[in-house]
Amino acid sequence: MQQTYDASAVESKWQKRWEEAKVYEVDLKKAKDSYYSMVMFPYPSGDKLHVGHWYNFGPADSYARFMRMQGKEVFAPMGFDAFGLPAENYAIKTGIHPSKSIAENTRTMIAQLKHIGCMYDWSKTVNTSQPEYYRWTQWLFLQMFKNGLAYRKEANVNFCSCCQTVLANEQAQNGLCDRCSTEVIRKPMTQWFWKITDYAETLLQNLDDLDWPEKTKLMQRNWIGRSEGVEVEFQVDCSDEVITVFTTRVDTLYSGTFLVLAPEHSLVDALTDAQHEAEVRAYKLAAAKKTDIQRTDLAKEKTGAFTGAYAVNPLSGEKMPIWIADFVLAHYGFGAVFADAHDERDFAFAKKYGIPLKTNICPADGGDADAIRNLEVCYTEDGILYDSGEFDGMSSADARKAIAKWLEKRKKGRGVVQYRLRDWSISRQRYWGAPIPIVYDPEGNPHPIPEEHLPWLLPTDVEFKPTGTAPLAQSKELKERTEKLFGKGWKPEVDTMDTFVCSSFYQFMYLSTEGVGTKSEIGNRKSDFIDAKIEKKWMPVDMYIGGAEHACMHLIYARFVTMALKDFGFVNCEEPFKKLVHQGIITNQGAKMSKSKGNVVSPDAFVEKHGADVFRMYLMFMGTFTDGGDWSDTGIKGIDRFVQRIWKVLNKRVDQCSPQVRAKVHATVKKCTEDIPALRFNTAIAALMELLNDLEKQGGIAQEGAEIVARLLAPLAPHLAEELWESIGKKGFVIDQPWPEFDPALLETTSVTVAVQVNGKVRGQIEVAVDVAEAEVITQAQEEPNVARHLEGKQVRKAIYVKGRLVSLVV
RNA sequence: GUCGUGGUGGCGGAACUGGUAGACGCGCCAGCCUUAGGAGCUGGUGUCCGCAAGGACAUGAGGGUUCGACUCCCUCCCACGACACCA
Repeated sequence: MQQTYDASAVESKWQKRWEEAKVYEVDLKKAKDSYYSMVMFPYPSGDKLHVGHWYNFGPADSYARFMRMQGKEVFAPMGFDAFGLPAENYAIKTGIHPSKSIAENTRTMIAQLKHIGCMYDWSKTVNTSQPEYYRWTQWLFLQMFKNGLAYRKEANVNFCSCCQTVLANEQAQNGLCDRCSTEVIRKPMTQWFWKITDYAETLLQNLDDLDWPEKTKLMQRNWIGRSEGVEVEFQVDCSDEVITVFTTRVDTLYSGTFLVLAPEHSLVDALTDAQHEAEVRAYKLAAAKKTDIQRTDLAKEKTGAFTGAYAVNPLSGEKMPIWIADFVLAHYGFGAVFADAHDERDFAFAKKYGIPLKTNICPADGGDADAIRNLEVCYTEDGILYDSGEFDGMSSADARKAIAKWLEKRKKGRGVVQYRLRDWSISRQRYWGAPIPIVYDPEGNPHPIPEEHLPWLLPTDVEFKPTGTAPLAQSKELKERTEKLFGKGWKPEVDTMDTFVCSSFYQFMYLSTEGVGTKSEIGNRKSDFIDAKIEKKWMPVDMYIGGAEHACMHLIYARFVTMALKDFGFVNCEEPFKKLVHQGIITNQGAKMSKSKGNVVSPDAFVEKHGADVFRMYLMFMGTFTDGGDWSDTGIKGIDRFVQRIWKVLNKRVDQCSPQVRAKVHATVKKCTEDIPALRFNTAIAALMELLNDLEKQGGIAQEGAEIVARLLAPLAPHLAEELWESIGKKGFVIDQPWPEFDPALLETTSVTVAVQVNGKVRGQIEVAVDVAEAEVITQAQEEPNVARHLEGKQVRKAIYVKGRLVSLVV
């Protein structure tokens, strides 16, 4: 045995042995007690693995290792979310092809990941940018298309007229292009959408049964944004046109005095009269220049323009002027609202433009009825109706039902449910993504590319310089390929898919893959999308750990795609992730680590100095896993010492542990057994440290105890535990050993220390047997010298005994 | 603005369904060992008073419920995070 523990030598030794013995490879077909553990796969960027990765992957691996020692056959795959913007921007800057930079980054990242010592099954890795993978991204598109869930429509994109390119929201912050600072405009483009809204209700309902953080569920509920209301039809005055509006407050319809349409509303041009044409056109143009961020800036004053047209209020029969304003969003509801004095926004807008207002609701207790009636204040709450014909005196809630019924009877409206959730725009006018498997006939009609032509390869003869058209449009090869296969005049779709599509089904790809991403031959994977038996056995994912930033986008898309695949008959599960946990964020001096701030902490130096086990354990020991924390390197020493000391003491044998130490060993087993599955790694490690202190006082540990402690360490410090297991003379891998069990009998004590309080203050402690009667304990408590002093000359009015804890005396 | 989360020693953080606040670690202090130590070992360490025994005060601030509150309730302050005109 060496005197000191040489982390770096030990770690490479065991990493090599694990790999040679294929310890972490899982036979997906044969496995019986399956446990599927996933982390959110990383993007292979040129920067090295950072602290955030370690903070996600290390603890997640400790959890997976614990599950394995519980007897589960744990499948823990790792892959790469390799398509996306950074590689493309890097290519624009350097001329290096994304496939080349991504391949290189992936290679270095795999090497780095292996140093963490996680139990990844590298035989089943995925890389979304490989044809073997994106063939299935394209297949998924075809299924969506076939089942009517993929359609085309015009939608706005952020566009920079200087760079001649479409921008992602993150590239267009505060309305300026992040490359050239030109003002970003909204440009309409025809794009592919997936009908996620068909699943809005299921996405919402299923949340109740998921073992997910309540916070995340709440965010998804808000994102889906279900609201019940009424769709009301307004006849345009002197015209056949009808404007449909959605409202949750149909009880205020009587006071509705004007309509507001989104500038993009399809009827705007038809409604606008000659007199207002110039103003409306100017307003529409101005609105188009604004990004959503600017349009939805609450601080900015509301603006609008009058069209000159009027509609009729179906309830009151009054004429309502029709306005346009950019605070009304084209993509929510019907892109139109009716406005009244019971809404702050409408109220302010009407006052600004001198539009008449009316009220019809006051608080149930009368409240400030006059001020409301005189339009001095804006009352937005529910209340009692007045000036509302047959609905007078009704409560808002009753009126909503009654008015809905009234409208329905006259075919002027109906009760409906609206969602905030919008269909998923999956088109990207970019190069580095999965090509959309669609071709257009000479008339411009879209046709799906037959499955036998998949993967529909991403062409390579493309310049990356932005030209205003989608990069794939420049490819001669793609054009020729299309004409050769489909005929003269046929054109390929030139958009690629959103990278969120790639990551929406990777939970299935890990299960249906042998080495995708490690082999580079195209189309070597001829099997079905997934083997039904394997899917049934492994899905849904038992534990999914990743950042909270994906609470809405990725985690909703993956749920939607899983639901759709179930309805198409390819999978059995409806939900992809049974249990979800978000790790906290590691900040540096209180700020999120980012390249631009220059405060990124690299793990490399620490790992080199102390080893992966120490670094992993330190991250876990820093605080609560789900809370994250602020980085500081001062405490890592403590974990380093812990590793050295535990190495020493576990290699020092005593014939027999004292009863106290034996009890402590078993108490530590209990604590770790409870804390690790609950992801409370910090307290599990603290318990092991307490035990270590006792062991050192004893001067060593008995063989039996050493075998227990080595196994307790296996999830937390995998390399150290293997080395210990070997050095105490055990065969095989410690990770293949069953998790130790504790003997509850050893944890029972015969006597306990009980605190004695007098008027709520601790005045002394007494030792009592566990099963002693209450009266006896109270008598003993009063006899304790210091307690007696405080009781002197006073009458005990009340005495409370909390078993095994304390006695509370009131005088 | 709305919603959410959280404020505990010099620092990171513990604390079961209300039951001895400060586990564990860092740092600091003293001692041992050493040619030396940014190594190791032993002990101490919330603040204040006291030689000590002991006592007073302490979980962002203020109030309340209780024999007893970091924990429950009310008001306020601060920090962080998410969403952002949703009709």
